Amino acid sequence: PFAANYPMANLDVNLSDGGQLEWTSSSHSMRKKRKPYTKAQTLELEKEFLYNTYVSKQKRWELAKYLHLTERQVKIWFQNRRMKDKKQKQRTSGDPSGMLMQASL
Amino acid sequence: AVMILRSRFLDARRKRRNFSKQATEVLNEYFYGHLSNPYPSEEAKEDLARQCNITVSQVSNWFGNKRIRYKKNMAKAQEEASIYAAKKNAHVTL
DNA sequence: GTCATTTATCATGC
DNA sequence: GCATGATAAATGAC
Repeated sequence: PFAANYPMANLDVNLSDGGQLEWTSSSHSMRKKRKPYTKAQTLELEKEFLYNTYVSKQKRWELAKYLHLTERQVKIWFQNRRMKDKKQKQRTSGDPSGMLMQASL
Repeated sequence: AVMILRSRFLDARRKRRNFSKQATEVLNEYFYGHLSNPYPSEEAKEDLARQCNITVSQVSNWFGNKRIRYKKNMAKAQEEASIYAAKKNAHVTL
């Protein structure tokens, strides 16, 4: 699944002046800037994640209100958190201590 | 619940080590060799990971960082592009 | 919902 | 002091 329909994917090479590169950028203008959450916010989200890796609509609303986040942000946080969990478990399974560092330097 | 607090200490994450020169070479050759579409398939990622002796996640991280930083600083990137382009052409010529 | 990304930020290497 | 690899928000395809 390597798609050519990602924003930065239409990156075109324009060899005019000894390798000038140009952008036929196609889309999005206003993407929300990434803003790190506070420790307090992350802590509460983590606590809730211990109970449920999936959050109900009701709980999502409560968390959003309490943490001054949007419901969308809460939803996405749990999605990303589940992905993080999965990645960590995959890594731990093949390497218990996490000390597999082969030096090929 | 306790482990969250020590997240800034023995956090298992960011223990960064630079890749080997050879690994970076392989990755750059692929990147500039596929500059029109620098999105390696899963198979290609596994292949690169094996060649570079790193994980596929690390390959994904490298390409993610490379793409964004490439377009953020094209001036310098062009030099690199020229280098690897020349390298590629040299191969074909021979 | 998952998941490959983009982007900014973080943490480290040198 | 920036370069570089990894992670944290945010988007979009499917």
